[in-house]
Amino acid sequence: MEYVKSKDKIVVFKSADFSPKDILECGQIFRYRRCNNGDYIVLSGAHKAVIVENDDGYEIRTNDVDFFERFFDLQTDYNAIKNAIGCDEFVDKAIRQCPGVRILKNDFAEMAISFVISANNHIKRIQQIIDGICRECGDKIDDEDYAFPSIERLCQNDLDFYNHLHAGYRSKYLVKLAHELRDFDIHSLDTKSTEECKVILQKFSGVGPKVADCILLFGMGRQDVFPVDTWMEQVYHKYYETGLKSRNSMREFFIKKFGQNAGYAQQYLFYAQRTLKDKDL
DNA sequence: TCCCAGGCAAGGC
DNA sequence: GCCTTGCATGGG
Repeated sequence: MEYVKSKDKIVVFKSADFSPKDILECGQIFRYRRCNNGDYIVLSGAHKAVIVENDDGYEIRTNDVDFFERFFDLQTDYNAIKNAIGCDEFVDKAIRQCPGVRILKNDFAEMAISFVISANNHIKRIQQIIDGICRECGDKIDDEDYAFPSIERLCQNDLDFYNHLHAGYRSKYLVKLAHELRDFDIHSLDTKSTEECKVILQKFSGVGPKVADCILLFGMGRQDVFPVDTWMEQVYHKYYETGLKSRNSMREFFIKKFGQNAGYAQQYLFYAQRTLKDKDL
C-alpha cells in the first residue's frame, strides 16, 4: 500500500488494504462519524482527522500526520497478513467481505474505558456514553468535537456522573477504573508476554477476558489475542466446530489456528459476521 | 412486548 | 477450574 505524507495530510493511494468504512465501522473504535458528503471524521485522544475520498484514493487531513500514520497502521503489510491467515476458508471469505479492515493503534486508557462500557451493551449506546464523557469532561478540539478526557480529569467523576450518562451497572466500574489507570504504569508491561499482560489487565475493574483481549488488540498493539464475544461464538458454531462450550476454550482454539495473526483474523470474521448476520460467508 | 447487546463479578460446586 | 445468576439500559 502506498501513501505520501505532507504537512497537513496523508494521501493514501487506492488499495484493497485501506477502506475507511471497513476500518471505522468494524467495531474497534467508537469515536468516528460519517458525514452527509461521505467524509469520515475520526477521533483518538485529542487527535482529529477528516478522511476524504478522491479519484486516486483517500486523503487523511489532519495537523498530526505522524500520529495518524501510526494510528492507521500504514507501515504494516496487510497483504502478507491476509496471505498468512487466508489459508483458512472462512477467514478468506471474510477478508473478501471486508478487505479494507486495518487494526488501529488506539490509546490504551481510551480503549480500556471504552471496552468496559462495551460489555453487554449496544454499539450505538456505547458511542453515546463515550461521547457524553468527552463532551462533559474533554477539552474542546474545535467547534464540534472534544478530546477524550485525561485520566486525572476522569478521576474527579463520581457514580452520579456515569449514571446520568446511562452507563447503568458499569458506572461503578468506571469510577474505580479511572483511579486504577492513574496509578498504573503502562510501560511496566513492555517486557511482559501477552498472556502475562492479560492477567494483569483482568485485575482492573470491569475488565474480564474479552475486554482484556480488546485492550491488548486495539490499545496495546498485541495481535496474538482473539476476543470472543457473542458474535464470535456464533462464528465458531456456524463455521468451525460445535464441541467447545466456553469462550476461553474457543479463544485458545483460534489462537492455535492463527497464532501471531489471531487478532487480525478475529476482526475480519467479526465484521463479516456482524454485516452478514444470518447469511452465510 | 420481549429479546438482546463486542460481559463482568460473585458465588456455588 | 467451570457453570450459573444478577445486573442497567434502550435498540430493534
